[in-house]
Amino acid sequence: MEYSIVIENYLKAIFTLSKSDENGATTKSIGILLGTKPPTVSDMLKKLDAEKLINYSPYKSISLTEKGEKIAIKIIRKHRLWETFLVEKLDFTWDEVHDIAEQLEHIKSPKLVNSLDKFLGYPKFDPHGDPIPNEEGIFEKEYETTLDQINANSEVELMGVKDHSVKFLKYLDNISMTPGVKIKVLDVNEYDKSVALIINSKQQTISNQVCKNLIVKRFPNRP
Amino acid sequence: MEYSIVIENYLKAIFTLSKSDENGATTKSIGILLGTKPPTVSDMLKKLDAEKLINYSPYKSISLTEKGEKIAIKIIRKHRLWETFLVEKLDFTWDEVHDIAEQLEHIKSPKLVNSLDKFLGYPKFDPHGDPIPNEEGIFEKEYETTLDQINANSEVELMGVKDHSVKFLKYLDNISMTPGVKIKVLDVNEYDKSVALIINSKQQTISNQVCKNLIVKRFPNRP
DNA sequence: CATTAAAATTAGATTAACCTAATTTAAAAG
DNA sequence: CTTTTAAATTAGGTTAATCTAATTTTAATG
Repeated sequence: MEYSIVIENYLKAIFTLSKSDENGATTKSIGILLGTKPPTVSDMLKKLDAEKLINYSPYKSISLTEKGEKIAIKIIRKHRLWETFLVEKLDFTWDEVHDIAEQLEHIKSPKLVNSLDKFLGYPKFDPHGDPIPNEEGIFEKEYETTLDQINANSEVELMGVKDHSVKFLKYLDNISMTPGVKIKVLDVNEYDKSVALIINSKQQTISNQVCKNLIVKRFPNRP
Repeated sequence: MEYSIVIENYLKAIFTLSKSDENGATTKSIGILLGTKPPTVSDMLKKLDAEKLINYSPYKSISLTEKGEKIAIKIIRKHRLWETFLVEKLDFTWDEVHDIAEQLEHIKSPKLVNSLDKFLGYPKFDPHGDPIPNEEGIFEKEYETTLDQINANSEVELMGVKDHSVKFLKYLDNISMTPGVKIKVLDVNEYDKSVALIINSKQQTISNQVCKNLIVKRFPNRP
């Protein structure tokens, strides 16, 4: 079955919110993510339920069915592969690719996704450090270490981010926090958990909130 | 201004029909090309006229304004660049790419088109031999020689096709008529203008209708 | 446990893109 | 130059996705 771009976006939103938001997907949170009003979301939820894409009854919680999740993961796979393509092959920066990938993720052609995957060398992570599911929908690695979990006097490498907003990515660019950069953690403030660190021999301090959104790998052990 | 995918398709259809169809774009021909009924086309023509994308008044002829043509050419540029990408980089065959390019041509991002163009090495022709307009909308070469214009005892190289239907492309594949192949024209039948020729040391005869749809270059002078 | 506030849903309307059936116009044929 | 036919348009209706305003339900608070 082929679904509309709008339906695909709802499924992706519900998937994302179920994984990341503490309250899970709600009529309100879906609306905020997709830029639509609650009544619109309500209507669509009934439709998705009728298509057996979500488990839902009015005023109850929302979750994807297996069928719905499969589709959501396919969209995410396409999104992340296209982002990788844009950065690796067309020299885009990681804050430019999201909006374009939002469009490209809806291109329908099973052969295209897999050809692209092959062309890119079957990448496991996208430029933001998010894992790319394989053709069967399996995420090889799901959880990542974030910078707030790192102790003082360690060295890490920046692998990706959890907040993908342009605002955040621009801020990172400003402080030379770019993918792959080496970070030396000097000190963790006991009061507000802000972190003093060195990037490119320059010392800086960043807040705990920022640290929570930075996916890092302990250096130098690469997989 | 940003236009809907539907509007973009109408502009592309009108552009194509104005160039190729002897009657130019008509309500009927647009409908056939886009798979919509005449009343739908009529409605849309009024809308396109209101947006100053076409010159139109009821029952009169249809043509693109400069504004409309600019958009149509942008879509065609994207379509042909994506087709080139699919064939050159992802190893698609030329009969597989059209439907996917039909989707990709509507991706909105000025930077993406030009990055793709650069990545592909600024190609002048797509895999079907159609010219790719540059960023300014200029087609470097507009007209091509077709095989029906070639005399007996000449050698040519297949550059592209005028009929892009899957049926035709599959037929070509069957007779080893693939892009870049060398064709030796042996004889032109005076009665029905069918052509006897050799491809890969194998002799075959093809009809005049087929010849008219084969874009060739006199061999061996490459540009 | 009654009340209130927040969230979700229902009701009713709008827009873009489509349709069929009926009508009008232009072009072709006599 | 009238008649016929084909093409195009108008009229009226449908569907998907959206909205605002009103209502209902759940959850939180006193």
